[in-house]
Amino acid sequence: MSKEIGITVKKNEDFSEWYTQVVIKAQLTDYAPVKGLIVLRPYGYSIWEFLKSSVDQKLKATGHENGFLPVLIPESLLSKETTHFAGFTPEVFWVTHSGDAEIGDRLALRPTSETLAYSMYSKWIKSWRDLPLKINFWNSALRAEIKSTKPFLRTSEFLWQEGHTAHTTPEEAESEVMTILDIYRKTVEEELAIPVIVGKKSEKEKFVGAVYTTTMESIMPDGKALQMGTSHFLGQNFSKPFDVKFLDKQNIETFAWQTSWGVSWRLIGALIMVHGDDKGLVLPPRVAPIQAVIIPIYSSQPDKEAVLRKANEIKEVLAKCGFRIHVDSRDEFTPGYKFNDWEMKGVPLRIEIGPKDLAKNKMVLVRRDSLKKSDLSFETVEEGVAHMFDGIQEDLFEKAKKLLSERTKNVADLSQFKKEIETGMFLSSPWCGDQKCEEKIKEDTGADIRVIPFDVKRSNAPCIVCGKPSKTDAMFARGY
RNA sequence: GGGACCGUAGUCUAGCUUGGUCAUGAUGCUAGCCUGGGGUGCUAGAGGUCGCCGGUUCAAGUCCGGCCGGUCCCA
Repeated sequence: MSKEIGITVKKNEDFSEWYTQVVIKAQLTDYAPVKGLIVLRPYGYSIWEFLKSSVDQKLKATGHENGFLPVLIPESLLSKETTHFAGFTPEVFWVTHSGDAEIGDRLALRPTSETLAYSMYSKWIKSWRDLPLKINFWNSALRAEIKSTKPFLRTSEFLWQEGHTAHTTPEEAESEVMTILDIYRKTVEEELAIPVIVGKKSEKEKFVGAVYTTTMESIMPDGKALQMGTSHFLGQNFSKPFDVKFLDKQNIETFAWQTSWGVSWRLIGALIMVHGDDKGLVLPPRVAPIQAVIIPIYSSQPDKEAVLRKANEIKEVLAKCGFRIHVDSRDEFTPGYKFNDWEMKGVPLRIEIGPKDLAKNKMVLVRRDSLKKSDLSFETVEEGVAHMFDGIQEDLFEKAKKLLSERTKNVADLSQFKKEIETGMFLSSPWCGDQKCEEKIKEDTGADIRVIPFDVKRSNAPCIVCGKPSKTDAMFARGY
């Protein structure tokens, strides 16, 4: 019938349009009245909550606490660290009035909170005994996106967490940077089933104001790289202008060593792009708001009663195991309609129960990822479904790993590089370390250095641009 | 940063070139029936400042300008 309610384009034919349709039609989000802003609908927010709780638990387990920072930052504070300010100022929203009265020191809607947090930290930190200070903030950040906005990937306001820590030594701070990156990697790989490459950003691509930035990157099915999360070593770059200092054990006044780090709802965008298919969203069981939907099938009234009773009974059994189960007992839709509807929403597992099944004492399971059908006896529901979820989670991860490895290639020759980058590849190439070569590549091909992997395999070939001896191999790609 | 396109009930859409009973159709929604293992069928009903503001005109969904919002492509 009407195709308009489903996804009308194929993922590999019109990727952008496909993405836009999926986020809207699966009811994750909708456009707000102001350009570049989106509304999270309950289904989308629910996914964010799973992500949030996964990260939050890991942060708390490693000694972090949550706090809250206000959204307004006075310009005088924001501009204290000059390179940082210069980096962010083009996309800052300013509050200039309260009522009709003009505000003297205009207020920024936070693009990120380093400056505000550290002005507070300087008050709170006096002694080495006050360190380490490790606070995380769940909030939103605002960065004006003038053009090409896209739900979850590029919006003028986004949900994220930003962590800010202060330490007595650089070693301790650098170890914190890695702890966080590892928490991020685990969350993305284990919950979202998306493999990432971890490493450092180049000088050009690092966070403005940081000493260095570590990152995790992944490749999307359209061949563009996506930055999935970053963890920065700030050194004393902020502690000096913001006067975050303490007396150490030798009674010497010392500036603190700092880190900051964040992941945003952009991860939801990655989730959609990596796992989705022509029918819509495909959610890994660990982050699916509804893990299995039970579709009762009946025609006669007695059948209906028996089937619904069984459906609810199965739901209860599974709910007791901690699974999130929904019985779709809507009477106004046919089973076929419901199948399509829940497939669009990416529910990992569908359970069909009808009169035929009751007679045989079993139910039909259909996996969202593979659409493969199988039978499951009522007696072994818990183990059967749990096993199914594990299988789906694992298969999605394996499939995504395959995508990443297919899209990754070592290239040492510039003309081959140019050819490969056109096909949407993630290329590992030798690089002399000079920013000029990095800029040249960007100019000629549109590709950035996305990440210099920690486990980089040196090709020892000459720099792909200038031909001088290379310092390292770096991963290049066009990015979001 | 450069370019192309779009905006008409919840959704998709006809009409715009050539201004004048043109607000079209479908889907969705509500009620009642029918049906139900892959987007079911019938009957009745509700639903519109044609994105906003201004201009041209006797007359604007239609022509012109500005604004707002959205999509895609390239850097």
